[in-house]
Amino acid sequence: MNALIDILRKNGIQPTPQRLEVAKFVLATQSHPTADQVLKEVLKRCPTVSRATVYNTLNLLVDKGLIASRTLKEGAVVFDPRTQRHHHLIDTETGIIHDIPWESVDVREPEICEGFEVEDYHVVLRGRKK
Amino acid sequence: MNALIDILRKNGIQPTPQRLEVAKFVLATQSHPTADQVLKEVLKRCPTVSRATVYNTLNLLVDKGLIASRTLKEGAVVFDPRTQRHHHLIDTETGIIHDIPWESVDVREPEICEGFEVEDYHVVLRGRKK
DNA sequence: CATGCAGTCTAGACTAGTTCTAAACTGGGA
DNA sequence: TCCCAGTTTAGAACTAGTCTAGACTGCATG
Ligand SMILES: [Mn+2]
Ligand SMILES: [Mn+2]
Ligand SMILES: [Zn+2]
Ligand SMILES: [Zn+2]
Repeated sequence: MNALIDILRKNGIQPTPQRLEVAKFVLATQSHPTADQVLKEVLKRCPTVSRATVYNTLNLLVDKGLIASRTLKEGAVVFDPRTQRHHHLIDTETGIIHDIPWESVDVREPEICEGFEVEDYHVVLRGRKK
Repeated sequence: MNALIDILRKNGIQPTPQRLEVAKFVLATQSHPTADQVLKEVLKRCPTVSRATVYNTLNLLVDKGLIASRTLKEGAVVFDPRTQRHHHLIDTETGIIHDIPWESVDVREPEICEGFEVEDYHVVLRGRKK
């Protein structure tokens, strides 16, 4: 927990109890939760936290680069503590979003997109459990 | 216009004036419009069309496979008349979504995602005009 | 021509994700 | 103790999208 306080302080985020609960959950999760899922989780330990604070904290963590927000799901942004480059596989049955290591997929020469300078790219896969 | 009527009929869609206006625009567009952008466009030629009809028609066209709906933009689904496989490049300055031909990006061995059978994939690139 | 009917269209209500607002709270300095 | 900047809160507001209930359309039948 003190390590978490240090992380927030180092990134210019004043560590309040509410922010610590949000960060503790979203930085450790293995899934890609929506803001609402983060709220539900944080409410278990901090029953008075407001939706606005959860949104504010998530956006703050995104702005500081501690998490990423991704548009992989229809209807709601999802948050992702893995900010290193990786791909995503969406289970077409459950909707669960899985992380795929960067090296698992080999993308060649994506820079050749006429007239554009490519800054970033990632692969979105769809599939189901074998 | 008669060709359009035939396309709708062949796909089991009764061609009404409202549906024809929606289809005429969305099947011919070079962009990736949101439902609201389609509504604004159709209102120019069919000033009494309702939002419900535009949504219903777009969903009908998606269900019949004539267009695709894509989650590439935060906050709203976009529609795409190009249903063949291709990639997308999002201009980070303007937000405009460009189509990238399938052959322009070479993705190798994406099937190797442990435990999953990959049904489909595409690359999402971000960049800006050179 | 009159009636009926299935399918369609419309306005507006409703839901859900997200942001905004304004007031209350908090916790270190003067 | 008082102040003040920063934070939190409840709820309003906004927006994308769906749903509902009634009106409309146009063909089929008597
Ligand atoms: Mn933001
Ligand atoms: Mn749909
Ligand atoms: Zn991820
Ligand atoms: Zn496209």
